[in-house]
Amino acid sequence: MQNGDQKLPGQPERQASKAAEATYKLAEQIGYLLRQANQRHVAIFTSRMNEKLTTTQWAALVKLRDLQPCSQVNLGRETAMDVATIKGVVDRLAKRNLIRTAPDTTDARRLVLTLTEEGEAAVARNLPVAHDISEETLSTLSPAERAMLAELLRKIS
Amino acid sequence: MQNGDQKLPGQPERQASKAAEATYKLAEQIGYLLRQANQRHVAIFTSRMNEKLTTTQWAALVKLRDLQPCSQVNLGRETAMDVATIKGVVDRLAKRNLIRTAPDTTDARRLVLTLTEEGEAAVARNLPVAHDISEETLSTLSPAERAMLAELLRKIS
DNA sequence: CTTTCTTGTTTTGTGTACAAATGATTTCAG
DNA sequence: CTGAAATCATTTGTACACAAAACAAGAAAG
Repeated sequence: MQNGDQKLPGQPERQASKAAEATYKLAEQIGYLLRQANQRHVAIFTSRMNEKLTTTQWAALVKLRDLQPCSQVNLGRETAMDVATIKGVVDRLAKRNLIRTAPDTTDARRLVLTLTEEGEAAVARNLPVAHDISEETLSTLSPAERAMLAELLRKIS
Repeated sequence: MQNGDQKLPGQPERQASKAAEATYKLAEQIGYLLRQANQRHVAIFTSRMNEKLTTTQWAALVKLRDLQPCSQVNLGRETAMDVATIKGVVDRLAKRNLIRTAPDTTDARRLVLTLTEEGEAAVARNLPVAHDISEETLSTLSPAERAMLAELLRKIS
């Protein structure tokens, strides 16, 4: 019930506080803008990607095509996924026979991942779709704006 | 990148995908860039926000301060959260006594939300922190770049 | 007034996302 | 060679995120 917030009398207000309170608008915050933009992209992705693939599943498949054979943790690193997250993604893709998992013969810790035939086909089949999804997400921007957005996002990552 | 979309059934593989296959790099896709940038922001938020508040919980609290009294669904709309998502967020905030919920006397469907004293205090106390978090997220950008990024994100939302 | 439409809430189910802890294995330093 | 450190995988727990369905209550139309 109590807030440990009381200030000593006579002590000056926190300098940043007043200004921040006056200016802080949720809809202008970078976190909110990022979340909104991402939401729209995911919505486009979901409605366009015919097979039931999520953005992260697609990322894992595409990246694995380049890296295979590849350990689970390494695929996670390359797709910016936590170990627990990549495990779930891999498990679901393996259950759908898009990915094959096998123990590494030289390093017993590792789980070696490869695309199945079906997985390779799914990637090849959906590359044009994925391209169109990126295109639609950026459809309101000029080529120069697209390049600028990509650069700015990279700069804050 | 042109995929002249003639999808005749029985055609084995789309040949238009050749160009896309050659160009498609995961790390350059807008979805991946958005996800990465958002991840970094959330990491900054989590490490800086002393009280255990998430980005969405913070969004709900800040927005509710402006809108209260306000129905659950409306708060969800204003913070870009799904009905199921906002319910979870509100439930957790109510359990922590930051939000008060009460049935609407004039519309029995509605759940009226208000901030508790503690909730008001938490918002006031953390506004400077939230400001600093946005600042740190954008710290690698010039003022012009920040404005540009915000505008571009809004344009694709 | 009653049928229909709309709105607000809740629940279920699936899928990220990440912190933290555990255990197994490999590598490395002394 | 051996103990310490690093790496890989798994598990647990919490918290979004959203589709879809179910239900109650208000509003609109006839």
